[in-house]
Amino acid sequence: MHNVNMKAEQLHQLIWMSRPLMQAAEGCVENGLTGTNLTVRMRAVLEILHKYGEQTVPELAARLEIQRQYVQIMCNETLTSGFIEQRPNPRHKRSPILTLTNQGSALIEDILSKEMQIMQEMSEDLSTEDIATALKVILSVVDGLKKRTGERK
Amino acid sequence: MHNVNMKAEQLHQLIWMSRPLMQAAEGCVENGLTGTNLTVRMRAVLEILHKYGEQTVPELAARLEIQRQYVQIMCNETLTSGFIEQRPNPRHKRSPILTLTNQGSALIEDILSKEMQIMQEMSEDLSTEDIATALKVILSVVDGLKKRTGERK
DNA sequence: CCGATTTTGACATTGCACTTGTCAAAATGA
DNA sequence: TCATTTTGACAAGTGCAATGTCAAAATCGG
Repeated sequence: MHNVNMKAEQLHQLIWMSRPLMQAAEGCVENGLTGTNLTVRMRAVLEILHKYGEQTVPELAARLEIQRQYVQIMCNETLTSGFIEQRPNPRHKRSPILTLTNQGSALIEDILSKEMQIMQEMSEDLSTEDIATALKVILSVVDGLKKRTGERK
Repeated sequence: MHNVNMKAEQLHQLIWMSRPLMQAAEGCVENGLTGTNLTVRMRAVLEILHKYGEQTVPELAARLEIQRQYVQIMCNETLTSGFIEQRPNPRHKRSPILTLTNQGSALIEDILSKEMQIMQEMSEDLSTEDIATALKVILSVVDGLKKRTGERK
């Protein structure tokens, strides 16, 4: 019983660290973005393109879970910066496939490798098991919270 | 070596779950706030007042790590709603101490207990140790990220 | 193949959650 | 006592979106 409350309270505390976590993460990432004319969100677009390969705006929007209209704006800006380019889409004439340019590819790889260096430094204090456990818990909590939104209470 | 990279990559993944986590958390909390005229941020003010006791606007701002001007606005709104009230501050004539009214106290206790119920449900899937580990990792990561912002890269 | 529905890009408007800047009164500290 | 800091109030601006609408194009059901 006491145990149950302790778990709940620690979970509560963990969940409310999400904002500081996010702010710290975005602040740190933003640091590595100075001089690139990229925002954190645009960097995320490049990362997805790098990780999952070329795709359309609506696909990107679905993966980022934000409105396609806003992703469209970000992508158009990134297009003018020359980090991504359009390729005709055989499956849809009006919706070109976006793909990284050589310049964009080099940029995102550079950004990611610098970020990974920081990750390695930070992971020195932590065990492999603890990191895996933390990730598992967070995934479970996000899932649980999403399921519990829109119903109950 | 391979181990090191795995750690770094899992940490990267964990960090980028912070946005979904926060959104899920705020969405869920917002659900429990319907009908109260409170925003998630105003709820946070009540929570701090409940947890740490009465204090001034600048103190609240410091704890929330947002600008005092915005906290002021939120508090003024919460004042008109009757959930908090001002008490003369012996240490500072211009800066009254904010304290929960009975109504505000009852409200935040009700909100927190409902949230705790959700926490308990979610914690059923997770062990006490895993939750504690996750919290420890997150605190360490927030700390590490903050330290690494503003320098390097 | 055809008509209805859906998808998509483009554009406009709006809202929220803040930040930044400024001022004057009051408080504090040297 | 006088310079500096703190505070509340107010004004303006910013970044990250959501929302709504339109027309062209694509897809789907029959």
